[in-house]
Amino acid sequence: MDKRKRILESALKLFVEFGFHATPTSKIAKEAGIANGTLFYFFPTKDDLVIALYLDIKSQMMANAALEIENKTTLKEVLKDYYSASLNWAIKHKTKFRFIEQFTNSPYLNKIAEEEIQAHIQPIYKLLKQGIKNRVIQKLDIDMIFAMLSGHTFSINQYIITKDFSKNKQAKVIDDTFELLWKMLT
Amino acid sequence: MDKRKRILESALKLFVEFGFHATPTSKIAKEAGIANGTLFYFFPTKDDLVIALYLDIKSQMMANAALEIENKTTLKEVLKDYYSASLNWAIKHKTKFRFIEQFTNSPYLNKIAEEEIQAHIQPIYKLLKQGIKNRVIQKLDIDMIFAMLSGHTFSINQYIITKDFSKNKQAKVIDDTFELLWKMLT
DNA sequence: GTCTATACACCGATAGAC
DNA sequence: GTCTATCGGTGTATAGAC
Repeated sequence: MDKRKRILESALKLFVEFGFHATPTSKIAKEAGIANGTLFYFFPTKDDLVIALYLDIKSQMMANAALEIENKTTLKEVLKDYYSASLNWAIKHKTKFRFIEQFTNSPYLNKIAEEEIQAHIQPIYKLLKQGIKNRVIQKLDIDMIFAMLSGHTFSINQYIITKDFSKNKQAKVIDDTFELLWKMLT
Repeated sequence: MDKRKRILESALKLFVEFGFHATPTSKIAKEAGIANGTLFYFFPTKDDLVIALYLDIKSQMMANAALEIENKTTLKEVLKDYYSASLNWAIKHKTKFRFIEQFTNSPYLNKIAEEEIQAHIQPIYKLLKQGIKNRVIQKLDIDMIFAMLSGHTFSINQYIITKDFSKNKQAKVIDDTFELLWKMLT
């Protein structure tokens, strides 16, 4: 039940394994256990499906990170929680992370409105700006700082995923790498 | 003349704009100014073309970075030259960089032998290992350090590309971000 | 809403002349 | 080596019954 959801789940799995175009809608329908035509009842075109999946996962990521920002005092604490939350989410939802990765580095990204992308990263921008103003983060171009933050997060995530660490070790790596990042930015 | 080269160039341009699968071989041939069948004389299948293009660009990247390693004294100097060389190459060859980006984050990557990938990154690994041994770089897992190095390089590159800086400003950003990276790793 | 059946466009790859 | 012509397979999307 909830066939829409089943379609999204099957599409996610197959897209990550074979890529967007190498995955026919017929296979997605089969994997979801529904008829071919039913897919087009929920998503008028294949592109609509791909984009809906992207927006769906992106909003899950945001919801996850937003929760963690509450009730923290220092900027370092807030940023660290944001960092851990992002990494832990990605570790827990590897396939979703891989999809975002693939989507972001494909021409599909151009089909998403710029504002849509901006909305997702705005909370961190605010945090960083505040940090610069309070002289705890280095006075550098905000986009540059953001680039370093996201680049770091992204690559550490890939590092953790490939290594298959224990939960404890994972937590330690997240701690250690955050300290390194913090050292660089302050 | 050299139709093989023309095919690779046209493929590069179209792949980056539309993606691998959304680019038919017929369009590549048309863009290259050759007949449809001629493409398959040089590349038996479309996959062969994609992979040949990847290997071609990768070897260009390696040749570029290798030149810069010679005749340097300290590790910091060597690493900085490697860093600058990589970034300057990517800035100069945006389309090629975008292709590598797209390819690396696609299921195509699985079609490349692991050794092939390893060969490309080995020189940096050697450098980093030496740095750890000599106690100039922090004693951390080498893969973790490599992840931070490449993640940093990658994201700073995207930052520079989106900004459209002057040559001078570009050089300054490269300098500054390397110092930050160095600060983090040592 | 969901299914089956199918239209029809398109693309990768081949055949064969030159 | 390079071209033209074309085939066979496949994939998106629709039509229409239930």
